[in-house]
Order: sequence, then structure tokens, then C-alpha cells
Amino acid sequence: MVKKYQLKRIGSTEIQQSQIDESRFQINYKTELNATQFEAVSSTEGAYLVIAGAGTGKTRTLVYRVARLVEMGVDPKSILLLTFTRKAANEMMNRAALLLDNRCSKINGGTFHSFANITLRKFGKAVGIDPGFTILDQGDSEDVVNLIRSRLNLAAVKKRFPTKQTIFKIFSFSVNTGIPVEEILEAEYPHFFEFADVILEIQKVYAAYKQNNNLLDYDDLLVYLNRFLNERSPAAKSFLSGIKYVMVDEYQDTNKIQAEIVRGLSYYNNNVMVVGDDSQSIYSFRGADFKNIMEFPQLFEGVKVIKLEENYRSTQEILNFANYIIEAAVEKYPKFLFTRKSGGELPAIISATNENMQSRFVVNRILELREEGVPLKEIAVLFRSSYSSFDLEIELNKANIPFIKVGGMKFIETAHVKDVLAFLRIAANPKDLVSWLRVLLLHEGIGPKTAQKILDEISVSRISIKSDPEAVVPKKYNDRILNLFILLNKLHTKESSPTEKAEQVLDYYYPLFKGKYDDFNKRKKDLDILLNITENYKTLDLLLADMALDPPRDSVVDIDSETNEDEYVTLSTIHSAKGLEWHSLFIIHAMEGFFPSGQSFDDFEALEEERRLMYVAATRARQNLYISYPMSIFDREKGMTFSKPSRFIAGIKDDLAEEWLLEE
DNA sequence: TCGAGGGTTTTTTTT
DNA sequence: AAACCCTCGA
Repeated sequence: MVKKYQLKRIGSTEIQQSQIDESRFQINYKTELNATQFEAVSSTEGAYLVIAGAGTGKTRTLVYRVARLVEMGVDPKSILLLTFTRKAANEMMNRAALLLDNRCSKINGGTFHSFANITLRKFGKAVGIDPGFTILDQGDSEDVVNLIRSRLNLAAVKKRFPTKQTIFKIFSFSVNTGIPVEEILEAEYPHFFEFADVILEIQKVYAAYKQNNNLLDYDDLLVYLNRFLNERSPAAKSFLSGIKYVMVDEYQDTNKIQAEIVRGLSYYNNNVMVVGDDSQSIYSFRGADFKNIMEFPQLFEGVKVIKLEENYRSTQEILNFANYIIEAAVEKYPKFLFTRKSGGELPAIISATNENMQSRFVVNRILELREEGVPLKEIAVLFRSSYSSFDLEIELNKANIPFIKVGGMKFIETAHVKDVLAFLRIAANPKDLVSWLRVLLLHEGIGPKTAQKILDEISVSRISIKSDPEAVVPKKYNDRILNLFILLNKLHTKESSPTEKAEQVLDYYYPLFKGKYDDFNKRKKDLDILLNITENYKTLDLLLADMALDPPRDSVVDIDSETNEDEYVTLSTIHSAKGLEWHSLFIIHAMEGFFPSGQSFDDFEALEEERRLMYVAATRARQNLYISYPMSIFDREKGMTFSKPSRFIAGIKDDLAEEWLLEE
């Protein structure tokens, strides 16, 4: 065996870049950026991987790069900036526009999914898609799976069969990682392996169902976009000729298909810069693979790696702590964050007797911080899972501290909002059987069987909302659903705004709604919000696409507590806190079983990801970091149990963090 | 065939 | 705390 040893070229790299005359630009890039940031911003041609540690000015770098490209005379429309959320894209475009001028907001920006949506609406035909497709969000996809599942007569099976969520999760994971369903079953769900055949059958029917009804789920958006880009058809070629520069943010959270999409997008122009931090990869459950970022250099020729390591966010004390957390990670690009910010305090580790004591500590400390002049908006509480904050929410309310909660149950996922949207979806696509099922089941006297009979008639077009309801609705159902058909017929055939349609739906829905939910008063506010949202849209299709891709986050619970001022504490899951920062930060429930989550215990990769989550959480803090855990916690089965501090903080040296003892 | 009622499980994280 | 599953009376 011969070992290959490759000689590296040393020095002599930057010469070409510095030949550009900087004075021709309005912005003084050299002085406003540090050396490595400047290198990333001024390297416009070729393939680059920017490894940007937390708080090292990643966004700033992208924003300046957009501005510079525009200043160089590049057509803004030919710049594509893919980000993780639409919010992030908008923020960057706005910042670039402020920095230079309005041309910067004309660039092509958005998430992979929204970019796929727009592109496929235009070019879908090239890959056999009708551009009028409807997007299924996760809940919708699960409902389709359930529809298929329920036809299988599983009662006869006697054994526990996976739920719609599990089945869909397996499908999605398979698509996003390229791992066959059988292998996923074998590795993750051995107890369901005996159902492999049935599950594969469901997958086939699911695919056929989407095809027949012109539906795309989240994964399909990526799959078809990828196909379109990489088939090199004339349509794809001409489309790609309009894209000259590609930038991708949060590259560590992309999956296999997304990596291929990036490859396809840059196939001709070869100008691509991906930015990310392997240590912040926290979306593997969605098929993201941080190895993508490790392997990026193999995707393109001559990839140059640029590392941003100077942190502008946190104190050295917080960075030391964060570095300690991530040092133990097994696979990563070596990097070490440093800062010139001095004079911070050590992160605090607080053990509370029980959960409520933890909550009261947080509340107390927040009040003190406010006294010290820290605005509430500069304070956040982060947790591993959404339900970890319930007790704290109660205490915050008692203390009259306004807060908003990010992550967890979303507006769009609430049953009543889904109900109303189902009506609108039928109006847009009269063959949307899943929405039909949902709507039919709302009606008194119609259960699964009757609904299925009606669905069968609809799917073969024997009854339809396209023509006069009196004529098509079978007499035997008259009393129950004739009015429904009259409504849907009106929605489908009459020209009117989404708002008018939504109002008509609500008129019809209210009585059903009141019968279905005991707490309808609380829920009604969501419906009002939905009505408000519809006013921003000219067509139903646009409204529905946005609801699937960029749904509003807040449900009533949050709106209630969001007082008139915009002074509020942020409660957030760590996943939703990505890319954000606060002056003072609490991480609660830092205990074994919660963080790291109990489900990750026997999986090495999963534990590594939990570690990265802790790293992401800690690096959100600028000045103060408080990490707390209750020493005993209520367990559903066992009652009160003692808990151990998270392995990430247990036994930490006292030059990295100091322990606080709570006293009454 | 519907739907109420009771028991059980779930629950990480999101485009 | 809510969603889901199953059973059983009407």
C-alpha cells in the first residue's frame, strides 16, 4: 500500500484579489470588515466554503458580498441567496439595501423550498409537473398517509401498526437521505420491520395519490427542483444562464438533495459560496447531514476554505464555555473562537430544588436585569423542547412579565385553522380528497364510512362542486351536506377575493366549530387572525402556497401575552433561536433526559447533535449566560424523581462556570 | 354506522 | 394536555 502525500501550496494566494481597485466602490470594504471577512466578500469568482463560527459576522459577510456584487455591476436578479428561513432572507436583503441601495432587495432570495416553489411553477412542465400544483405541509402529508392507512383494514392485524406520523417520517427521511425505507426500518424501527411490505405499499399509493391529485409535499419540491436542474434540459439550461452567483447560508443544515441542488445551480457558472458552521448542525432529524459541509470541497473543483474565527458577539467567558462544550465533539473543522471583548462574568450554573423554583429563579433574575437597565427584548429563555417552558410561562404571567414564545405548536397546526383552510383548499382544488375528508367529518351524522362513500363519488367525478348542487348531491345526503355543496360551489365558481371567500367559510363553519370545541372562545381569535391574513393576498392559490411554506408563527396564546408595547422576553426552542442573539440568556432544563433528550441516549450521532445544540444555545448570549436545572422533576409514570445535571455541564471546572446555590 | 367515553400513548427539534 | 385508539350502546 502506498500512501499518497499531497504537497500544499503555501502563501501566494491573495495576489489576484488585491489587484482590484478598492476606491471604485462606494463602500470601503477593507476597513469595514476584518481580513477574513474581506477575503470572503471580495472573492467573487469560484467556489468557496466559509466556515463561520457563531457570532463571527456571517450575516454581515453575506450582506457585504451582495452589496459588492451589485456595485460591481452584477444584475441583482442573477444573484441567488438561499437561506434557512424566509425571515433570514428578507433581513439580509434589507440590510444590503440599507448598506448600498435598493438594487440589493431585487436579488433572488428565499428558502430552498420557496425557491423550488417559484421555479417549478414556471418550469415544472419540464419535469412533468402541472404548474398549478398544491403544496402539502407536513400535517397534510400525514393526513394523506392516514387516508391510505385507514383503507387497509388494520384492525385485522391486531398488532400495533405505526401511526401516520411515524410512517410519514420514515418516507420523508428516506427521500432526504437516500436511504431505502427497509434500511430505516431495520435501523430505527426494528419492531415495525415485519410491516415493511405494507409500508412500502403505502408509499406507492401515497406517491400515486400525489401524482393523480397534483400535489407536492415538502420533499417533492426539492426532488423535482433537483431533477429539473440536473437533467440539463434546454429549459434548465436557459434558466441557469440567468443565475450567475449562488450563495447558501446555514449550509451545515442542508441534506443530500439540497447539496445536489447547489451543485446543479452552479454547474455552469461555477460561482458559489456556501456559509456554515459544522458545529451548529442541528437538523439531522430532517435528513440534514453536517457531513455535507465536510464534503463540500469534493463537490467543486478548487474549493477554497475561508474560516471566520473572530467572534464579535460574546464575552470571552461565554466563548470559553462554548469552546469547552464543542471541544468534545468528535468530527469537526478545527476552530477556536476568540474575541476582544473583555470584562464578562462567568456563566452561571444554577441547580434548583424543583421545576417551580427554577422558574421563580428565572423570573427573579429577569426582574433584576430589567432594574439594571437590560430591556426585556434583550433577554431570552431557551429550552430543548417546547413543553419545557410551561411552568415558567405561568410564573411569568404571575409576575406580569410580557413574553412571546417561539417554536412548538404553530398557528397553522391548530385543528380549527386547518378546518377553515380545508374549505378553501377544496375551493381551489375540488379534488383535494384529504380536505374533503376533513370537512365532511365535521358534519353531524357523517362518519368515516359515509365520508368514504362520498369521497369515492367525488374521485370519479360523479359528484362535483363545479355544477348546480341541487342536481348533483344525492338525495339521501340532502339534509346533511346540501348546504356544504352550495357553499363550495359558490366558492369555486364565483370570482371573489380570498377574504370574501374566507368570510363565507367562517359563516358556515361557526356553528360546527362551536359544537366541536369546548374552548371555542379562545380559538376564535385564531380565526380572526386568519381572516386578517387573507387580506394580504390577491388569489387563493397564493394564499395557500404561503400558508404551507411560510406560515405565521403565533397562535393566540402568544398574541394574548404580547402587550401593546414591544417589550417582551423571548421564550424559544433552541432550534428556533438559530442565528439570533440576546444580551442575557437563560438555558433551562439542562438535565439528563431533557437536554440531552432521553431519546438520544443510545445513539452516538444523536448525542453529538445534542452537544451541538448546547453549543448553539450557549453562543446566543452576548453578556450573561445562566444555565439551570431542577434537581427533582415530576415524571408521568414514576411521580417525583431525582434528576442529574446534563452531562454537558456536570463536573465543569470552576474557571469555566460558577455554581449558584438558590436559597429561599 | 355514528359518536361518546374511557384508556393509552405520546413528546424533541421544522421547511 | 392533547391526540389517538378502541369499545360499545343507540
